Amino acid sequence: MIDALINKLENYLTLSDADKQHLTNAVDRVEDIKKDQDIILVNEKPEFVHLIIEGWACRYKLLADGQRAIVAYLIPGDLCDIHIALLDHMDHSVCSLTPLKIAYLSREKIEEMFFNNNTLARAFFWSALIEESIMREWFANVTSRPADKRLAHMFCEIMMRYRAAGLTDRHDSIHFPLTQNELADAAGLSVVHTNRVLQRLRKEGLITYANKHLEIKDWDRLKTFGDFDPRYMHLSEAVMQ
Amino acid sequence: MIDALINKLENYLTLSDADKQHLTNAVDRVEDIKKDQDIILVNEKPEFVHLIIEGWACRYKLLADGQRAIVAYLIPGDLCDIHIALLDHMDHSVCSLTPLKIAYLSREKIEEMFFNNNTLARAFFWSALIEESIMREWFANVTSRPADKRLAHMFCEIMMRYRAAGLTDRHDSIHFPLTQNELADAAGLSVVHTNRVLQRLRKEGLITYANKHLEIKDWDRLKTFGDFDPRYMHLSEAVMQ
DNA sequence: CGGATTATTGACGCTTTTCAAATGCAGTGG
DNA sequence: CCACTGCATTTGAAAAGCGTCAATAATCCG
Repeated sequence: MIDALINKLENYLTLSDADKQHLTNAVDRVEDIKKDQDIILVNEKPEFVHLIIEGWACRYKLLADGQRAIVAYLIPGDLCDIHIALLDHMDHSVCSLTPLKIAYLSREKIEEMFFNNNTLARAFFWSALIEESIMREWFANVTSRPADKRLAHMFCEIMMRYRAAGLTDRHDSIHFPLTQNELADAAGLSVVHTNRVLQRLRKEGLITYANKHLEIKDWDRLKTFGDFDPRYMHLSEAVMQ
Repeated sequence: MIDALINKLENYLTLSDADKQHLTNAVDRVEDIKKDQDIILVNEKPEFVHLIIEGWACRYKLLADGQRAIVAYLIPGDLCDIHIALLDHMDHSVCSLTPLKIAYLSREKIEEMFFNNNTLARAFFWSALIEESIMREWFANVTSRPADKRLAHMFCEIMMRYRAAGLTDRHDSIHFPLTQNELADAAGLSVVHTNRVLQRLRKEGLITYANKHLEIKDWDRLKTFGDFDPRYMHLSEAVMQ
């Protein structure tokens, strides 16, 4: 059930059966969440740590003028809010982008693992550092690359993260349930422009993207075009090729 | 010597004298670095963890087209690369923006503290989470706000970070050694436009900024204008007001 | 089938970039 | 002290990229 999380962490280190059992034991329950529901709201301190088992979610911030900035996508294996093991409030919200299966992890058990199990402490810290690294790359991506390369880069990243979590073993075709609007809010673009750029990427033969399905027609060209170097994700060689 | 780091961490928790001593003992040596020198290069795994004692540095990424994206500013009290306690290579570089005093912390001692001292483990993790939170805010800032508000927001943040590290007790005037070019590379703007926007902010009576010195003429107005809400930095009430 | 999202298109305007040149300023050496 | 040099700031003009508005087509879902 928490396979995706384990797969992701094992990009970095090997977990013993006991470690995996500890993680599994931290699961209090699993719940189904509908699409477009807030799982965690900014300024809250949730009781449980949420782990995505199935579906997509996003971290987002609401700005003064009411617009939504999506600052991260969350896919199976991603923890929504380990932050609150230490911080006393969330600095952003998390919302489902599809129907979700979510595991509720006991905060106390997470803390206990963090302080009493060096391997898992490493794993949690690693996971936070990776998220930070991804944020840096997203930042560089939006500040420095034009819209077409920017989207290309985002597609490449998602593909790698799918592989890292063991959700696909290919790098050319995945379930991709985002609307163009949700893509635009993360890329810092308007929907209209996002739409036009997507059409260009399609016409160039780089991708197809329809019916909640993304297909990368030419991985190498897309990678080069989007200036994508997966090393910032610190994954295992096997995943990165 | 490591006061700024301690001040920063004590926004979050109280360190015992023993904790402070441990941190101090981790310092192998302090070195002077010239301006515009790379302290850590991407893909390296530095031997020591670097702590800024004096001066400014920046995290940056070099992109395919040769342009530099500054993804973070580092000021006294900031650790440049705890990452490498866990990760096997840097995903970005760090460069001095002014002459620097840098403390070299032993990686082994940091790791030992992380695994054997719950308070310091918390503190390091907290520090990483804050950096991540700041990255999220930077991301939302550049994707969602126009150039003038974007710069206003950045000024507000730096002011708060100065206060958090005990480098000033005011919120209206600091040493600010960045060139407009270095500001532009972080804001995702061209120098030309940065310059024009700065002139507008000056004309509006919000700031003055010359001779490596930033003065905020009207903190409340600047805050409102830049849509700045310091809660994402998770600092103590005293610092945030 | 009907209502509601989502995707697409066109026209227009504004923010920001780029290019190119000018001005100002600090440090250096004679 | 002044001329020279190199860097940082400022200015102008034109073009590009992207956003906004508004309307239409396509698709989804009950």
